[in-house]
Amino acid sequence: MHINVQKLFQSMTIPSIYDAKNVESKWYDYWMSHNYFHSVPDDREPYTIVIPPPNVTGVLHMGHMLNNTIQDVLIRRARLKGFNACWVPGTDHASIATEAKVVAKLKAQGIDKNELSREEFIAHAWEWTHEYGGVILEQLKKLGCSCDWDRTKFTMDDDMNEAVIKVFVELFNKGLIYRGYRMVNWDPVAKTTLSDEEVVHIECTDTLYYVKYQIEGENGFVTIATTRPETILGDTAVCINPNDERFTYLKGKKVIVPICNRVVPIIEDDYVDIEFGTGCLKITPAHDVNDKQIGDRHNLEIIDIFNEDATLNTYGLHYQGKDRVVARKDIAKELEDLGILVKTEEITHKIGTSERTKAVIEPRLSDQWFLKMKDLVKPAIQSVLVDKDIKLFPKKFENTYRHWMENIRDWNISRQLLWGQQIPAYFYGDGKNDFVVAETIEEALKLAQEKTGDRRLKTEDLKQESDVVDTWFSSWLWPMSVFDGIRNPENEDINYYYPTNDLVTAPDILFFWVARMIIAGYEFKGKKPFSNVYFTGLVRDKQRRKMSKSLGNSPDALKLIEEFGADGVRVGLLLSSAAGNDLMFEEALCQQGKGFANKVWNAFRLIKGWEIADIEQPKSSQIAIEWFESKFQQTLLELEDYYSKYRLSDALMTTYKLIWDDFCSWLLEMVKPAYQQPIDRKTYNAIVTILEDNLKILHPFMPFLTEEIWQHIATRTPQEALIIEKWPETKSVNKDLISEFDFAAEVISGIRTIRKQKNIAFKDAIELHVLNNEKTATTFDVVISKLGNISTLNYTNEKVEGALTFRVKSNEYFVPMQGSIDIEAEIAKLTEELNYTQGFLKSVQKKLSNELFVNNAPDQVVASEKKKEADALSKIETLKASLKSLT
RNA sequence: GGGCGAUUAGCUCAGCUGGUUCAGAGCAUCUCGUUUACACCGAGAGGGUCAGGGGUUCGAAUCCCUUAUCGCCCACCA
Repeated sequence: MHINVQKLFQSMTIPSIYDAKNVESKWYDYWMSHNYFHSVPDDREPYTIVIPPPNVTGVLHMGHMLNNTIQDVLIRRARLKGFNACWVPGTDHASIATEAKVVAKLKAQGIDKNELSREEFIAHAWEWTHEYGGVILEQLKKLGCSCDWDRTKFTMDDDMNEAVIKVFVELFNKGLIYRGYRMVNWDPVAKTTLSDEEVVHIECTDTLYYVKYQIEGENGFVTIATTRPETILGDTAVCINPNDERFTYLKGKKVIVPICNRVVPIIEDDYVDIEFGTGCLKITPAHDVNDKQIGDRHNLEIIDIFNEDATLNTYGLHYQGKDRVVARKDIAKELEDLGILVKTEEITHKIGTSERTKAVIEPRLSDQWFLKMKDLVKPAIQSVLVDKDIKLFPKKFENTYRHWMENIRDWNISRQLLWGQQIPAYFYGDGKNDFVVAETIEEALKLAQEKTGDRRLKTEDLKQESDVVDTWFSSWLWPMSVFDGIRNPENEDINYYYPTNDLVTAPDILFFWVARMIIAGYEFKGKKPFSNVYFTGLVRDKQRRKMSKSLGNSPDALKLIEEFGADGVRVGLLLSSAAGNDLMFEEALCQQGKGFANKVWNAFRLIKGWEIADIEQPKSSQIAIEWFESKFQQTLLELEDYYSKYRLSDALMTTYKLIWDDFCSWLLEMVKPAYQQPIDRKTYNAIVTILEDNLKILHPFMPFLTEEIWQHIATRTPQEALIIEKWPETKSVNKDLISEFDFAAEVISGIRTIRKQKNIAFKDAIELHVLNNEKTATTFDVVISKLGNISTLNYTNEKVEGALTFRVKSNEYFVPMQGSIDIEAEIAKLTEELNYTQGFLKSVQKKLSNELFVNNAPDQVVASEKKKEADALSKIETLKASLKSLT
């Protein structure tokens, strides 16, 4: 009675349903208040991760959840393994994205960006950043991320800006940054240039217009094909292939460009594809990269017909002010009216669009700042592809990396935006080269005075370049700049934490970010920025669609945490993500994670509910614990292997099975005392230790649940919190014990099957007789007796009549039954097994009688085949004998 | 147009340099179960010519060729 009251009491205080919600905020606060996430250099070996900084304007989506769960798993495990773990969080100013949002917000307030001064706009942008900037980081806390929040950085912090400027000046002085008039990618929506990487080519169908151009001084025409009739107004030549015999007669002639009636030459260039279109190409050097190249070769005039928002300028004549797309249709109409539109065709081709604004990119000539990449790239190629100093996971990305690196072009780093680091170039005159580059305006003045020899120049005479640098020109310094390693190259932090260990990111920013960080690391620090890069997959929905805001198929991250607990969501995400593969996200997996949390919780409740007594330890408990300890050690080795390959999904599944199957289903059942009986102290202590070890290896995946149970097990001081515990020690594995257990488990399973078939309740004990052909170890007999509820376990030399039988390997087991044994069924069962074994034997013997096999196969393989043969032979004998006894 | 990768149970995926991990795991399905932690549970079961075809080999999910389908990356063909 006393025990019952106690149990009732306990079941009231420790509910059978694990309550994630209250537990999670409690422990996060606890961890924060005890500064466990904070790292300072010390004697330990560091383990460092820098977060891929999410956009300040962003909110947590499934990609972030996956990414940051993985980082947290790695960092928590490193912490348990005794490393000085440091995970640096932060956000990216994301110039285009943020500027677009600020512009939109201002517009909604009736404010036009162009009416604002630079300073005013930037003040608005900061206001925005402060209002929304912290959101995503707060969300990461809900996920359980153990970032060193004291180190939180933003790519536009003062020190980060200074690093960017310093690096810019340095590269300029080395001659690696230059200003050039080039054909660049123009985003007419964001009204800025973009790097080649920011242009996404998408396939679309367009109309190909065939247009006749009159030959000057003749009645004849040449027909060209174009998808962009509006650019006719910028045509400065028509081009043919010199080897195209159809057009020999055109050589040296001129044509009249329709609508604007400009007379332009017919030129010859090998570039023209004789097969495509009409074989005649109109040349618009201002609006096409190829045309520009051809134009350069032939000294053609360049006529830019667009304004910066891709509406037509004065060259557009009566189309001036119209958008290029509108003008295209209108011009096509005019050409048709003029009777010179021969025909139109549908074609599918790829067009460049802006990664951010989705606008169709306009090739445009302008003065921009470029970074020479050819030489910078060399150490980055060597390191990843030759020395393997940095490893990419999965390895297949090495190919992609190689291709990009080897075909690298100069990086357009200037953006016509306000939100970002303003380029430190100062113009003192109107000439193209009338500028100097310096970290401060004072230095710039000095340089300008030296350059011009004009001592009267004042700072007011200097005008700073209005462009800012590409966002990625700040993030490529991230692993260094977060430790102030650019401004103070020898400070304690950078020397201790750099190079960082692992980088976890998505493959779509391999070029934008990862490759460039590697380049920067070698250029500015002479060292790699990290040792391993783990590329996660994309999070997709069940229909394999990429999860995105626009599709509305991305679940609300915080709602998921609310519903399944952060631990549940973490498990759900990791269960579905094999390293590097895309993952199909399903809520059901979070449910599985939540269920697992509850399972572990209840295992803890069971143990906590036991009454301890100073009684003798049962043999079965002793052996069960020995077995589990070996099993645990084996698992520890597997985990080590999986972690080293970033196979976190496998690491989690291995842990999951160890805890659910081996710990809960087997070990706890094996040591569980009889109803209302106490447990012996020795077993209890061992089980608690085992539970603690399980919590340690589970902690990286489910930090909240494990800390909660850990703190329930005993009263712990802050120095004893699970988060900073020691990873279990590695000891030797007793493989024999594990295989003996596996055998015993099969026996138990056989007993359960018979019980089930014959409807024998577990509480009714049965006898088990063993015909021990296998000469198996009897270590686990006590366990078999307990889990099978066996009254007598008896070894025998002969078959037992009137019993149900089963076999494990060549051992025969008999469960005597009063009452009817279905002889027919037994015979059928035995016959089937006999047939199968005979067939198996035949195939083995066939192999062994093949001389080529015996001669060529390794001895080990032949020996194993012979063993199979012997086993099969003996099994057939026992089966035959059994059959005989029945008939 | 170039390159890379994939195709294994209903679903998501493991399966290293060919043979004792060789056809596996989790989920889902089905059957049975009110045993004193947990029904967010337990015990069991079914389910695959390893995409198709060819080759190498004593032996192929694994290596080679080929076809098909699907992804991804890169590229200036109007």
